[in-house]
Amino acid sequence: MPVRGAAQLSRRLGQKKRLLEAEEPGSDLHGAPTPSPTEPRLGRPASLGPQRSLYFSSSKSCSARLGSEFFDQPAVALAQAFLGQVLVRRLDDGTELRGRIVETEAYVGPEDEAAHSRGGRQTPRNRGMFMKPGTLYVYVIYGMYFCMNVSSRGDGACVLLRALEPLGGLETMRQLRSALRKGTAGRALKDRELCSGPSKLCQALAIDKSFDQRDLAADTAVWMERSALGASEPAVVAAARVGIGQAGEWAQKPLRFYVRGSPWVSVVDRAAEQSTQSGPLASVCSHEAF
DNA sequence: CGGACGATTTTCT
DNA sequence: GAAAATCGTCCGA
Repeated sequence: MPVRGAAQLSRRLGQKKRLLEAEEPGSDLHGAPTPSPTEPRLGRPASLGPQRSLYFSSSKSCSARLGSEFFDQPAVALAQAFLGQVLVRRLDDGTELRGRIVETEAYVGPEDEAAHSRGGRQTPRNRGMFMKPGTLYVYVIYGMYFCMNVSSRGDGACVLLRALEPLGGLETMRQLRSALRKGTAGRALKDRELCSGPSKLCQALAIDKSFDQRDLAADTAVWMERSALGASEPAVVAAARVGIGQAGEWAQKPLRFYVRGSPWVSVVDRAAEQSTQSGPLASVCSHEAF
C-alpha cells in the first residue's frame, strides 16, 4: 500500500476549503487569526443584545432557547432531558441547521471509569468537562473526527450527543458530510446517514474543535431549543454505552439513552429494549421552566 | 521525546 | 464482519 500522497491530501483539503468557502463566506470562525488552543470562547456580547431581543420578540415559547438553568442538572438527568430537544447550528452565512436529539450518553464524573475525567484527571483537552453546565466539550477522536459533549452539573460530568433526527438544512448537512469522504464523491448520503453517530453529527453541523469550551446557553453559532418528546414517543431506552470496551462495571451501566423506535439512532440494543421499562419521562415532558 | 491509544467511520472482503 | 484511516493527546522514560 503506497503512502498517501501529498497530492491526494491537498486535493482533499482543497475540497473542504472550497465547501467551507461556499457555505460560510467571510467566515470569522475559520479565518480568525491563530487563536490559542485553550482560549475560551464565551460568546459575543456585542452581537448578543440585538439578536436576543429580536429573537424574543419574534418567537414563541415552544421554540425558546434553553438557558443555563436547564443544563444545571446531573448528567443522567440531563442526558434524558436532552432527548427531543432541538440542536441548532447557525453557519456564518446565516444558514440554520437543526436536528432533534434522539440519542445521548451520560459520563457521570471522576468515578466513571469510562469518562475522560476518570480518577479526577483534568487536562487541557477535557477542561470543558469541569466548566459550568452548558459548556461544550469537543474533542478529536481517531485523529480525524470530533465528538460533542455538554458539561452537566457535577465536576467532570457531561453528556455526549450521539444522534440527531435532521430537521432543517439537510442538503447543507449532506454536503458537509460528503466533503471529507474518500474517492469519487460517491452516492448521495441517505438522510439516515447524516447524523446517526457522534462524529457524523459533528460533521453534519460543522462542529469542530473551535467549539470546545463554548457556552451553549450564550453562543451565537450553536444553541438548543426546547421541544419535548411527543406523546406518541413516550419510551426511552437505557442501554450500555458504545465504544468504551466491555470490561468493568462502568462499561455495563445503562448510561446511553435513546428514543425507542427512532430510525435516527446510531446503534439499537434489542436486549436493552427488552429489559428497559416503557414509560414517559416525566422530567422531559414537564414544563417547570415556564 | 516516543509510543500507544482511542466515547468512530468508512471501505473492503 | 474485519481492517484501515489518521493524529491529537496522554503517559512513561
